[in-house]
Amino acid sequence: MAQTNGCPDCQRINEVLSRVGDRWSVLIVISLAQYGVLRFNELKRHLGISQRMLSLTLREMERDGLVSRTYYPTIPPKVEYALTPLGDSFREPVTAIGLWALENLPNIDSARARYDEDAEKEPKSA
Amino acid sequence: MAQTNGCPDCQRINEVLSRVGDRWSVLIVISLAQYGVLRFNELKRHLGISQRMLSLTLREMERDGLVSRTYYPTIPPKVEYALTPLGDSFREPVTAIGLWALENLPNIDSARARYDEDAEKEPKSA
DNA sequence: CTGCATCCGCCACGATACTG
DNA sequence: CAGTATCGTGGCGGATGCAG
Repeated sequence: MAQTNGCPDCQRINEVLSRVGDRWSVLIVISLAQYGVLRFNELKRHLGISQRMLSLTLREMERDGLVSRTYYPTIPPKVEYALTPLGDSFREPVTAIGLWALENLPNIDSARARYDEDAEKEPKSA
Repeated sequence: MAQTNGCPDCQRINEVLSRVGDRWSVLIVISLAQYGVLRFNELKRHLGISQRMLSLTLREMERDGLVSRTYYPTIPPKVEYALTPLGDSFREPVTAIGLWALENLPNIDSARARYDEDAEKEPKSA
């Protein structure tokens, strides 16, 4: 285990991140923010996520009060998911991350290419 | 793999998140943002992370151009890590998430408690 | 002190099949 | 369509040992 943790903030941030910081939660928030309301399979297709993870993630998010679940007991069942106010407030920082990600992917890629090239050229010598 | 992913944005965001979205990267960014420059063991102690993960994460982050590594070939070796401009730009959205997290942890907790209580009361009946 | 390599447990996640 | 249950695997992440 890891201890000697001298940074309580890190612990708490870590805690929250392990709750809502996973990639699927983030993508679900983004999707719902874009479309407002989505059905189970719409989300599934949109995100390219397995049913299992989608189901689990949605339940956790519902539990955490980030999304609302509306079940229509029709013959072909229909369930709609949407952001709650809390989820909507989460949308803002998440969007910031998303935008940063989209903007800086090229930077990361080029930094990587550079790093790899250098590493290849200088495996030893000066 | 599984997809039929109809959302290219999700793919790209996903991609970036799998690069810099892990918990250790985030915490390292936060730490470096706070202290400016930190040595290997300082980070290790501060975060409560194993050497292995710290080493791996730092190398990845250096590769991705998020942190800079300065090696002093003194007799007791000394290595300093700091944020690059790219890493620093990442700090902003990360901080936004961090703040939101700290503010809304109580909300999530209470939402959870409510959810769990309801689920306990209605495991079956109407 | 800084770091890499190895071994290994653990669980997160995906694939599949089944129910309502 | 929406979801659960089961199983198998990859890899995350910790512990240890070694090297410069």
